[in-house]
Amino acid sequence: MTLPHPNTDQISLPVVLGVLGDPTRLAIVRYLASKQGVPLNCSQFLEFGSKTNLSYHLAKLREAGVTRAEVVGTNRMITLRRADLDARFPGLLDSVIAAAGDDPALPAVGGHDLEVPV
Amino acid sequence: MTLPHPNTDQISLPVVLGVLGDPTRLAIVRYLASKQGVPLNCSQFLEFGSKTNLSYHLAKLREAGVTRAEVVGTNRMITLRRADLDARFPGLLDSVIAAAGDDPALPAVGGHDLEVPV
DNA sequence: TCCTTAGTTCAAAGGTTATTGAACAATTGG
DNA sequence: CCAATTGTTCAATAACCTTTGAACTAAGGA
Repeated sequence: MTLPHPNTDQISLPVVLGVLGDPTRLAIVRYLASKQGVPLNCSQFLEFGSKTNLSYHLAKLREAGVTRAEVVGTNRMITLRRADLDARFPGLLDSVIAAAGDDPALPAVGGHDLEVPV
Repeated sequence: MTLPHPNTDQISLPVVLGVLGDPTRLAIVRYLASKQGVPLNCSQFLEFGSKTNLSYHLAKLREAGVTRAEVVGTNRMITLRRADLDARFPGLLDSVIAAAGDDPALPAVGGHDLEVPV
């Protein structure tokens, strides 16, 4: 039971930019980046919207090729497609994340950046 | 007779990304970048859309802070706000332009890159 | 002054997006 | 099996986006 993702070479620049041009999705991406590749399930984004609404935004991100969702039981573990995006659009994701981090108008990323269980 | 532009510190990341997430506007930005800061008037973008439609897209770009439009007679001379964007979002514009340049799905930039009159 | 050129504004049409609650499916644990 | 947990799908709504042609404004040249 896998969900549909575009291949790396199918990721479209305007689509990625359009998808990132939404404050909720930008916050999700920023949060994922702050977690350094640790997979998160949908519930961990509830600060950014309702369950239904997150399902919608996470599908947009996945279909654009920005995130990957892996089905694990009843969970969908979400990660940033960092390597794929860097390969396709070098420097883009880093500059977006850096810019988002400097923007006080965007919702702050909660939690601890590196609280990774050993 | 000046047109409204946001100050550099008023430029919003989600707004800029959203505005660039449209193929026509991305093509306009790419074209401007290829002209290395030489101001262009609206007619020089006619390959990307009708006059009315360009007026719409150019207003979006200007209101987002991506371009600057200076009124010169009946013309509006358009430039990329490269320095302002670089100051606000370092590396973002460069990576977007580089990514757009590699994308064969986007309309090619016509004309000569450096045909600047002396 | 009259005409042309450059762009904007308007209204309308059609399409897409974001958000919501209710209902649904699928897995897991007791 | 039953119940709880996770997340999706659906329908509806309201807002916004893109595109168009017609009408308009403003400046410049003959």
